[in-house]
Amino acid sequence: MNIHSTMVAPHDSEKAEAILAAALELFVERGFHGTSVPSVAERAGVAAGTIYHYFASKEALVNALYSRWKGVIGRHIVDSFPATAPLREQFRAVWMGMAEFAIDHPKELAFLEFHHHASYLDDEARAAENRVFEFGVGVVQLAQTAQSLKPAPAALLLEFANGAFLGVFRAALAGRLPLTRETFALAEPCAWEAVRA
Amino acid sequence: MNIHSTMVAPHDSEKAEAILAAALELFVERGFHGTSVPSVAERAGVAAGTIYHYFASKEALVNALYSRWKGVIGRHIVDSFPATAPLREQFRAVWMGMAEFAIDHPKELAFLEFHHHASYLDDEARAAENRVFEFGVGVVQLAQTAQSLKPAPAALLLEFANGAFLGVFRAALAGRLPLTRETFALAEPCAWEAVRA
Amino acid sequence: MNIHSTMVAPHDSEKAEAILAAALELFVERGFHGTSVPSVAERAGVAAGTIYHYFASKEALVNALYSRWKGVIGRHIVDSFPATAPLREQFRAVWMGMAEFAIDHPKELAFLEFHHHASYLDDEARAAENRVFEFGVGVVQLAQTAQSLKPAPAALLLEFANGAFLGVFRAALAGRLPLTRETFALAEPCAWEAVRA
Amino acid sequence: MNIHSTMVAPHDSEKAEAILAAALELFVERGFHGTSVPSVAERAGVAAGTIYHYFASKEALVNALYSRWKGVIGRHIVDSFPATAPLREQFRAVWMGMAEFAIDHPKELAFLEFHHHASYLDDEARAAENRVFEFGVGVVQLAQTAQSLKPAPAALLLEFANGAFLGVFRAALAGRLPLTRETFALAEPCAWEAVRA
DNA sequence: CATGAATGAGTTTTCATTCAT
DNA sequence: TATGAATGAAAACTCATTCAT
Repeated sequence: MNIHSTMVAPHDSEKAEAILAAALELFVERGFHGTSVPSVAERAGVAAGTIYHYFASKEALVNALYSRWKGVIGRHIVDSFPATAPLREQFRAVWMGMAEFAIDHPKELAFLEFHHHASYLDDEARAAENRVFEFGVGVVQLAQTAQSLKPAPAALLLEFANGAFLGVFRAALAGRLPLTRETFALAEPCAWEAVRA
Repeated sequence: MNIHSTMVAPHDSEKAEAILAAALELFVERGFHGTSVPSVAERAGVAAGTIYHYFASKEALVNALYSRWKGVIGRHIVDSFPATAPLREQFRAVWMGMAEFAIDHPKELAFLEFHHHASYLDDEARAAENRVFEFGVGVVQLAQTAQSLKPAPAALLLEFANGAFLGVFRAALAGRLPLTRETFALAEPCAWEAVRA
Repeated sequence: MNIHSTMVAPHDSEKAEAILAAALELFVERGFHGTSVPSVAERAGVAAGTIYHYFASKEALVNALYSRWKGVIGRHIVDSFPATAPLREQFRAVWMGMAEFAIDHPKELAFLEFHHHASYLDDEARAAENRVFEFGVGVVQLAQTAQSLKPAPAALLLEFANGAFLGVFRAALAGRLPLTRETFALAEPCAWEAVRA
Repeated sequence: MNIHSTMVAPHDSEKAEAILAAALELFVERGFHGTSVPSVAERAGVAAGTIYHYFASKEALVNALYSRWKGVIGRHIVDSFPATAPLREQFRAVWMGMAEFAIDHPKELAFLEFHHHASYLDDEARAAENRVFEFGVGVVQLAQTAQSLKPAPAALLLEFANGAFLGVFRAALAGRLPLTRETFALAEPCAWEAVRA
């Protein structure tokens, strides 16, 4: 359940990591087009040209970030899924697993959400996206077969719950709710009641 | 309940309207920083300079759009709120009122969501934002006093339900769900169960 | 025979002409890759951005220059060709026509020669190139049929004479020969003896 | 007459030779300013930094190439000059000596021609240039004294013949003529007739 | 000797904005 | 009111050169 156990292998170079970290922050703060490469370089403490040693372009940089963190969160959820536990427990595990990630990596989660749909994402980044979604749909459909969840379309329940989670998360990011385990723990029963049969 | 009854007074000029419409589309497609003023001019069928007759700057343009549509959706919700109906009915009315807006004005709603937090929004735009939120908190707190809703923080319930709605909406925009009244009608009981006591 | 009678229609704008003139000079002085767009702007007396009003890119600029002047010189030669005169007279006319162009437009001719083979030339520019060459080959072959010229391959005679002309021209440009009508008039009988039967 | 007998002393290091060879090719293909140092390094199979162990700068590299090959071709012509043969034979020897060089070292000759006039050539490179020219002028003037050549300025005849040779060579490089001994042998009588009295 | 990461000035190009017409 | 040519600052990106290893 500890996010660090599912950490992606760090890039070989410290500079590359500094660039990735700086870019992540700035992309969240100002968006992709609103972030200049020199501003990333400055925050990373490297020269502008150095960024092009590690990333072919600004697009390559945002895609590297997206693929990396989508992979991390995806593995985190899948790994922490208690396959043999009862559905109620599974639901709580997934919800609180996401909560853990949100609390430990709020910028990373915000980044993933802001760039969800962006035209500059490449196929690999989109694939990472879809893998997580497919996993969710599978689980929901299984539970529906057992009549444990509402008989609405699986995608609807999934998007609903995911949206609810992100709604709470975004409010927490904006300071309208505390970004704590308790906040998500309070929201979890709401989510469960929303989808249960 | 008809969205057009709450339509904002149109700008005097047809050109200004064309500019606003073109800008809205492009801001949704490419974001604020990804949209150039000349591209707005081209889509609006006017010269680039003309935009500056109606709007002081690109920022003024995005703020005009934001304030206008945040006002429209806010008034739509408040106007269609059945103040004397039972809570269950009120909830449905608000949810389906938002659904109506989402279906009739998907680009406008997407625009509002994408620019929610943006640094280039001015105080007036942010105020429109807050007015809707305050209204919601008030209603929720009233209902909680009557023990009709879960005793969680009012903001939490509000953000949860709003997030769930937007989750469904975004999935519909992306084509993963049909953008229809039925989709939202199916999600509405989920949302109610999530927040009811 | 006056080069100005075959002048290409000038671009509508004075600025565009200033840009073309400045670019021509700099491309001759420093080559395509050695010439920066700001340096062209400075010599033309316009802002750097203005260049992109008239030309889509630096490549488009060099191609516009190439097509224009290749067309001018091609038309100049073809127009001044005395189709009914005896061959000896035709040869002199072509040679001295080129000499006239070289003297009146040394920079333009140097530009054309320097960029002859360049990878950044587009199809239109290359087509202008070939049209002149085809015309020459046709004339040579006709003369060979009449046994007035040496029986070597037509292309060989053409490239030989053209090379000789350019050799004299380049020496004149470099100051090793005077860039005058007399210089070319002295070289003309040499060229004729080289190719005559 | 064998070009290899007049080969310049090779640079001590194999790497330096690889760098020179790679640079020569790239300078011919893309020009000096169009060729990046990293691209030279890549084609030479060395690291970019290694180039700076052998050459102080990109300019030093192009000058080393120019001086080397201008020296080689100069010595080749002078060495193969049959000082006691009749003029007709001397002319043929020089022409076909150049032809031999052109066929054996087309890239090297093209390189020398493309960079003839370039601003980044240093004095030594220019001196090598002039030595060959002076030799030619001397020979021509001697022959003119004997009334064996036309009484035009010596430089004119020299530039004419050199230009003609290069015209044929460039056409051969571009594939418009075969790059063979026969091509140059066919052109030789033309050149002789051009300059003879 | 050799490497290649790192630099930062310089390149081409875009674009928000102004202003003469 | 409307235009679009013109601007120049800033963007993404390249590259000659240096230097620690």
